[in-house]
Amino acid sequence: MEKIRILVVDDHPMVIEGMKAILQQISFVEVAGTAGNSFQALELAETLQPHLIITDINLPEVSGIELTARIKKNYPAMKVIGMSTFNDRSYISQMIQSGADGFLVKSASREEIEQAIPMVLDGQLYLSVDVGMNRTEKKNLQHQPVITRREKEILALIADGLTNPQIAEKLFISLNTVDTHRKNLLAKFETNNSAALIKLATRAGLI
Amino acid sequence: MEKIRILVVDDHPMVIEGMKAILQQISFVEVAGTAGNSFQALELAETLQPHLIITDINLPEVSGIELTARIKKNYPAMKVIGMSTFNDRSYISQMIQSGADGFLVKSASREEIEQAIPMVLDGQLYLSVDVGMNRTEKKNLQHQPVITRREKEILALIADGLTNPQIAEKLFISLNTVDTHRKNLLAKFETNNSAALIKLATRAGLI
DNA sequence: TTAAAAATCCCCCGAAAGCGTGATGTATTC
DNA sequence: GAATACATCACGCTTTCGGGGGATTTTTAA
Repeated sequence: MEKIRILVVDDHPMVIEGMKAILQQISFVEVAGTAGNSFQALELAETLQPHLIITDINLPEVSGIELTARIKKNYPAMKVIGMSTFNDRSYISQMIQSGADGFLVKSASREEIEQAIPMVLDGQLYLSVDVGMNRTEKKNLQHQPVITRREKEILALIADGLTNPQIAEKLFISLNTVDTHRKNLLAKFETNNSAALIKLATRAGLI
Repeated sequence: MEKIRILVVDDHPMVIEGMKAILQQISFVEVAGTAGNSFQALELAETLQPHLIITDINLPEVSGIELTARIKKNYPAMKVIGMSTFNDRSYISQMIQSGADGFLVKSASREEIEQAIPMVLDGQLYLSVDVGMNRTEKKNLQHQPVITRREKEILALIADGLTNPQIAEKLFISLNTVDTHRKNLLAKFETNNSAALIKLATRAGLI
């Protein structure tokens, strides 16, 4: 069986080396290449066509979140696992929003990484054990709707207590448009009023 | 000037001893007594009438949160500082809800404790530096409204997306009553719609 | 036992939210 | 050049919310 080809992205050489060392201990994977920034990563993704990309979230200039979004747009089949020193929920949420398939803390063990890779390749969402979420929470993350920029903007204004007319005035758009966006938000979160919407969105780290 | 008399409450003897040792290094305070549980603490609060109580949050049987609430009810002038290993926001919020005047992580230094005591005695809210909140957040905590049990219950249902009629049915009470509670919540949080209410309440750790 | 706090209930009314359905312009991507 | 996703706008209709009152009954604490 073909080995899983992985591209590792991180701006710290030490992390790259560490990850390489760990991956080399896993029989069914192969480090296809490494990159120190998002531009390099995008190039290598093109030329190497790896099965999986493991990338730091905090990259200079173009963040790992942005990188993930671009990767997913260009190569939807390619899997992406985000990595960070902190298990910050909002980071995780943002990664999921961008289409990431998993999240690892940098302190993750070889065993954990070995477990994460097949899961992600299989289409499941992997979250580092350190993240400390129960299954329900993880499921919620998986079913977390992806919202557009405009929707996010309006979501924040709703959370601030603005009414539709007020939002319309503030954004120089029609009341009807605001209403449509609000409706789309309610539909995406499968709720039927703003109170529940704000609760879910807050929990998802979107506010 | 009279020394500040302090009652220390914790179920771990080691913590008691450690806190005592630290407090003894501070010139303007005096350890009036120590307690290993809430019952003992309440008795000593009565007999010793300390100016300040420093209590663990995680006490067996009756928690530090509950203890704080009772102390504040019986002796509103007595100050209470909560203590915990973790700087968990929801714990802090609950302590504030119960009327606590400050919060310390157990890893707090002598300097920090020395700073916290006069502040709290002065009527200010002290939060351990480790809590990592900016001033705005701390202010919000101070102005966090205290809500009743019933209000909290209804708040949760609103956050779940239930409408007033649905809540009324669920709790076997009149629609008007639910409406009144909702209005009181809106008034307490100084908002004018449920979306903002849920945002603030979530941020306050009430949901 | 008595006063205060919490929970309960009631009504009116206008504004906002929520639901359905459809349509157009415009980037961006394939 | 076609398809897709996004943002924009429209309208009618029903329900719910939010603001303004006021009132009574439990519970709880002093």
